[in-house]
Amino acid sequence: MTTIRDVAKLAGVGLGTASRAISGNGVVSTKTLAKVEQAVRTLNFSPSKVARSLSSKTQGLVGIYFPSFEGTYFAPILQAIEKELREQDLHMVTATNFGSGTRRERAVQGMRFLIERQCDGVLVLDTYTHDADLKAFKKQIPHMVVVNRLVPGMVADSFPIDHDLAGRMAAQSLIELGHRRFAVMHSERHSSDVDVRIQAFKSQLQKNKCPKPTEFIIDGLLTFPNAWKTSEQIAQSKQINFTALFCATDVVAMAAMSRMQTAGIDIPGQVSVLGYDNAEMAAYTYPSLSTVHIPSKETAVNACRRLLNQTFGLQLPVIRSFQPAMIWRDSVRSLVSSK
Amino acid sequence: MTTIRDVAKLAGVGLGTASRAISGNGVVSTKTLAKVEQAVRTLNFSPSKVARSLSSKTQGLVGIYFPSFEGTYFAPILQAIEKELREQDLHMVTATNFGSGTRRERAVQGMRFLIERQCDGVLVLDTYTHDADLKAFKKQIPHMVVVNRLVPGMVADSFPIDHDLAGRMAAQSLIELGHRRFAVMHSERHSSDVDVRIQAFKSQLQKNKCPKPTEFIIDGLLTFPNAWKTSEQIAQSKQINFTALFCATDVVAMAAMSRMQTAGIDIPGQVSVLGYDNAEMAAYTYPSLSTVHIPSKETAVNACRRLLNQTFGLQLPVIRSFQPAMIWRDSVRSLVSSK
DNA sequence: CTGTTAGCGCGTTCAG
DNA sequence: CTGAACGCGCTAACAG
Repeated sequence: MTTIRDVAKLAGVGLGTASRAISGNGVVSTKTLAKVEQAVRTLNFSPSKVARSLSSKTQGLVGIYFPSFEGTYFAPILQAIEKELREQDLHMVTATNFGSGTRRERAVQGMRFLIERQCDGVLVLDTYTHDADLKAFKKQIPHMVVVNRLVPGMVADSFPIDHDLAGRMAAQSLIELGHRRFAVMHSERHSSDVDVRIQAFKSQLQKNKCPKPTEFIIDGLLTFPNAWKTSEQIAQSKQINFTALFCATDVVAMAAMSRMQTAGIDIPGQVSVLGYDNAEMAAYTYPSLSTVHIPSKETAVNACRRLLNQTFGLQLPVIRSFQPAMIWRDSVRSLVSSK
Repeated sequence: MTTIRDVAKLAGVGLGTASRAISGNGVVSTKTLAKVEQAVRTLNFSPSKVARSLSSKTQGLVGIYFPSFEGTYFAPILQAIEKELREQDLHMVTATNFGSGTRRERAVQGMRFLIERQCDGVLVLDTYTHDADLKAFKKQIPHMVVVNRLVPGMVADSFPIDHDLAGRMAAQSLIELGHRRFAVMHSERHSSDVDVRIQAFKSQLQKNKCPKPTEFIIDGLLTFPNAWKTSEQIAQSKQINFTALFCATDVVAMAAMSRMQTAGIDIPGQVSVLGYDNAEMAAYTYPSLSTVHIPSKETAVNACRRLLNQTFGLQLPVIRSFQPAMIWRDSVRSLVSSK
């Protein structure tokens, strides 16, 4: 191992000078700077991040908690965050939701793992932990921001997503296309943001005096297999008394489409299907999936920027408000004659 | 910040004793151990990972290089690795392929990022870097293993996947179902493992005296949009002179199916489609996608175990050989009457 | 502008 | 079995 001491010796300067020259903190004359740089190059010196961390009390490390790498939801977000961090020469440590106990307990374990790693800041993408958990963590971590929820007492560090608006938009748009009889597929055991969008959807229906939607409730998480299984109910039903099915996520929508089509149900001929999230893949199903675009990536990236600003004193611009948007593709048909 | 010094003081023991009690290295009498533990608890003490790293020369950090979080390929692998590491109380730092320059250059940048972080070990999932690059890195990193390629001079640390076998299996299986006229869709600019499977597929065709397959070549990476675009060639062709299309990945297969179906082509009635990888989603397209299962996750996990054994002196079992397997679903039809 | 000194918090010698 | 001293590699504060 070659240390900064070696560099100083070779360059014929003091240790402090070498340190200043290399770290860039403090002033050094152009001449000595050149000497040090020369020595660094010949020794192929690279300063120890660990020693630097110990002394400077900062690791350049941000922790990210999220449920899972799998599925279509978190990957794009992680990719964007990774890029954001690399640009600042920072890195991240991840923790996902596994282990033993309830989902909340596992989330808490994940957070603890991050805390033990002594991250400079933590970004939380989670709906399982309770507000109280988060507030408790807040005390143990220098900085923390939360995506996709609004934590009381942490509003400046919260980056919620407006699922209420998105859910209402979904219903309203479908109604404007002439649909009146609906079904929804979701889970009451996935997460609260799912409940919000579904409630919003239903209340918008009610506001328009539509009959109550048929509900297909998935028992557990919104995974492909679970959604597939629940879709059997549609596939096997004698007759379908709705023209549009609103699914809590694109994953659910894809599984439902696949299952219904396997049973010979025509989409969108017999049933229009609307997804939610706008996963990349949704454009490449057959028929291509109409969906509600949720600005998850933008929200997460800006939360990340806020975190970096707080934690490392940066001045990155942060935007807090993004709108959902309807994405029309082929899985939804219009029941009104085009004008 | 509460240090081990505080613990020692509170417990009324020497600093060294406290250290031994807490780290578990060295012997301490049961009595003093209890005293120290008590102090740790009341102070809610947690030793500084950084200081520990500086002194012990090990961070408990493994670096993972892979092209991207996105797509269907790496997420399950990462999830499995994350689990593996958490079980050993280790964590990971990731680097993906972005930045400027060629893909190889960006990969090198990613690897450098990992090296600068002074990981104890690095796991490489990459086909862009050259063997020489990897060998150069090897000298700068304590330990390194490579997945999905066989690097000369690093065979013990290489965990290749047998794409040749998988490609031949794919062809042979399709032939046994009565197919004789084929098409393949792939890219010559994606990565070498893609070339291998396609070559193997074609050579197996030749071995069976099948006519040369029609080739649809994607210009660039094997992404949904690129595959979709290339599939236009099939969608717009007057007549289709093949009964089965072999796609280099499931992503390609999904996009191709979607595009062809949009053009009114019946799958598998007119064209059978075979994917490659066995992504989770492949079971939830319509029709569900037949594919070649590639044991990527198992291979990566075992490479990871090898790395942990080497780096941290563990004794995890590591298996080196996994077989690909055909997964039959609904996108391929048999042309032979069932016996 | 530069060199020297003193920590950062922990592990690991050594005597005792 | 225990306690005091030293060192990991670097940054920061202080004189010069």
